[in-house]
Amino acid sequence: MIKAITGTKDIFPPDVSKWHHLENLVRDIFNRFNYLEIRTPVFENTSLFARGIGEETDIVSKEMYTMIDRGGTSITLKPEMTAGVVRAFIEHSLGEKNSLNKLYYISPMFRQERPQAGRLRQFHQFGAEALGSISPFLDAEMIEIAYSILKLLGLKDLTVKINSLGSQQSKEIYKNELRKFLADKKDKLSEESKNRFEKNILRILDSKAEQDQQVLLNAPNLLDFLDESSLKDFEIVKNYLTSLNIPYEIELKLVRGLNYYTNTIFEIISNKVGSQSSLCGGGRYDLLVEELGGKPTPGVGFAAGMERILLACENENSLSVPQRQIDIYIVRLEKELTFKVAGFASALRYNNLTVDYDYLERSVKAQMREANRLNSRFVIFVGGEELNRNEIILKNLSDGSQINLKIDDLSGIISRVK
RNA sequence: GUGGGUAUAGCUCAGUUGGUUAGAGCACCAGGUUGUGGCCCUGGGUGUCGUGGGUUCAAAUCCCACUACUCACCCCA
Repeated sequence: MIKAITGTKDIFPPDVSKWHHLENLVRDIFNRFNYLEIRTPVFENTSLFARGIGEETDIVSKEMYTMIDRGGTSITLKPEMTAGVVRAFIEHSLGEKNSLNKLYYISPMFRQERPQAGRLRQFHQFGAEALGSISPFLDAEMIEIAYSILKLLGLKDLTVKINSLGSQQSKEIYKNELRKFLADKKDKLSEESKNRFEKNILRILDSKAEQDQQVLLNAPNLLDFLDESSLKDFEIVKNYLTSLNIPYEIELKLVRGLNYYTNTIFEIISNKVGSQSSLCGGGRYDLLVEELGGKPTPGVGFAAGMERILLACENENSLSVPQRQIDIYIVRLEKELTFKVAGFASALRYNNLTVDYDYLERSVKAQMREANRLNSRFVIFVGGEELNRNEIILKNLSDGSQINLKIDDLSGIISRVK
């Protein structure tokens, strides 16, 4: 048997409605904040991600689906969206058309990691990128949007964590201080953190290993290195969140895996989804556009993991999906009437009714059982004496009542069903 | 990439110290008097016991390998 690729999932009818619900909510909220949708290709030149995300990050160095196409080009399935959006922004000079571009997306992403609860190789994210302004109000707005969506899904057990990495310069100064601080304690760090010391020293801060946290006890504090404008912006973000009644925690050890972040970074965590608890993460990236060859343009964005969000909804039992109904199931009383029934169904469908009938030549009893299983509101019987008089029987399945109507009296049928 | 756990029907699972033809509930199909559902009753098993080896008179059951799934590390949404 051919099976789905490891880490990919099929999504079937009853569950798809949860996805629709989430997607509709996402579109609705982004629309209210006046973000417009952008769609970019699922694959890009590998070099885009290498430059945009950072060669030394795990995503780029060991998790990308990279292949050589028949023309010899190295292409990669997108592991995240920001690089693609920024590429499109630069390529099509969006900055020239609008001084501020507020964009959102809903899209599959691909990373070849070992699957786990809340972690798949093909997964889906929604998210946003605002390109063209340094305003910290946009930073806060990102958190507000993500938080609103999660709240409107009925999620309760959420924690918003924020931090500021400062400007590129202060970030570099801090990294040097941290390197100095850790230099003589290196052998006390976990194996992973020894590695991080060379590759991505900030990530030692959020290590889960107890021994690492012991070593870090008197480590220099990131916030002490922020310059004045970073501090001021961080204050605005905090004050704005407070004014919106969005609870947050300042998490001094929050750093993020992607290299391009500066100043505000944030994450929203659910305590209900196992170890992959981060539902949403993002931050400001004022240097990325220039890094990828565009005019210097500040940006801020976030991405949210849709599988994780739905998992949290599942675990908090916060999404109630209404049972599907159809309007009419047509029961054929004699087998040779299928042509008549099909045409009748078609006429009703053109009038915006959801209509189905039997394609398996089953008995009347079996057809009735099917109508019941489909949760049909009405049944129409076609055939017999009534048909000789050009009539059908319309039966209301909820109370069992039924009346005869002329077969060409569509408006009579429709008014009773609607 | 590293660890732990699991694998029997479409689903959830039972299957004793190895012993006839591998089971239950749900789901599914048919029927319960001409053409009417849900509830009920009757009948129907729909299976490569994950795969491949090994031990044995005999393996779903014991051993080995592999694969898949799953949880955690890692990573991140």
